[in-house]
Amino acid sequence: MELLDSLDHKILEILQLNNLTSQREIGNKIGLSAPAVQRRITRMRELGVIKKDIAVLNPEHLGQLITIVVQVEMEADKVEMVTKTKRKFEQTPQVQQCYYVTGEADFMLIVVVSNMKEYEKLTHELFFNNPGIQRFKSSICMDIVKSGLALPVPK
Amino acid sequence: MELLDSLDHKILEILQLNNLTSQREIGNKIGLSAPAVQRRITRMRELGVIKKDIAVLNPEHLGQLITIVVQVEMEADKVEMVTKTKRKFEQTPQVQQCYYVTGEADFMLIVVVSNMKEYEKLTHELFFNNPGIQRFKSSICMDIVKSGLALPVPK
DNA sequence: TAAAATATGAAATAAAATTGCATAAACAGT
DNA sequence: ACTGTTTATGCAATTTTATTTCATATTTTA
Repeated sequence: MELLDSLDHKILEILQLNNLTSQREIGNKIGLSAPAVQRRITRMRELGVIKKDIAVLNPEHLGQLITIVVQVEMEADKVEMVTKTKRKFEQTPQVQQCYYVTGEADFMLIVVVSNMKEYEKLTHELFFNNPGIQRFKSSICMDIVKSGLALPVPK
Repeated sequence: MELLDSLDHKILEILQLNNLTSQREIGNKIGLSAPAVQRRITRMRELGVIKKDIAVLNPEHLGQLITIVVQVEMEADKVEMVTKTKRKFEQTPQVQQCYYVTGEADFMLIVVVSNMKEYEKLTHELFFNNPGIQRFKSSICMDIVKSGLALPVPK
């Protein structure tokens, strides 16, 4: 059984805002006992509904980090090339996020580096060294207006 | 005192991967007692170095969610307009992320909606209703190759 | 060098998570 | 409708974890 009911949804809603909320407190809010909450959470972790639990850091406290949005165009979308490129992006720690998208660009990347030298080096590794990539466009981020991973949870 | 030392960095490194790691375990890895770890974590929360603690959900388990990367161009960047627009994007729950960037586009948004109807409505609210916005380009996400918020932590 | 501020570990305490168990609710097959 | 089965629940007990206290050590400041 894979389905989530409305209580599960309420739990997810709470945890994606603050996963340090105690089971007792969650239980109070949604009308369940702490153990019941705990079993549901465990189950959702096993199902993969909850992918991970993380602390979100403030980039402003970690030196002068540079965030860059990169649009990447591939030559002709050969499936193999795309797969390989995806894997490369995945494995690169500076690539915080990678979306494979429709439209002019094929990939949208969010990249975080410590300085421009590092970015230049990275472009060689990721783009110039990849014959499948036609061009890429870098937009420097001046302000991270909003940053999160929260998803809409069914009511 | 605001500075972080190398032990703090190690703690951050661990917590941004898994913030459910126990203090004892963190202590073992970095050579501190559990209480020492706990005090450092508390301090970093107070300083805002740790912004929040969240569960990351798997979009594939929450219905057919649609992720869209949107490039937004403003008319002439009037400061007021930009500020107001930022605030609007911030407050919109479907806008998961918003970057104010250099280059052709002024904003890059990551938007998550439940269906296209919702997106159409959202474009009216966010873009057509905003006279400061010249045009916007939507790229539908076919694959979220990588998704995270981990930052490079000084060694 | 003395005084003050800061960080630490060990031990004690408090809080939270987890497990065991009996019960109730939902379900499937007859 | 009846019965056996599965599944979810709450309570109480247990275990683990987080937090506080306190004495000591280390660093900083005057």
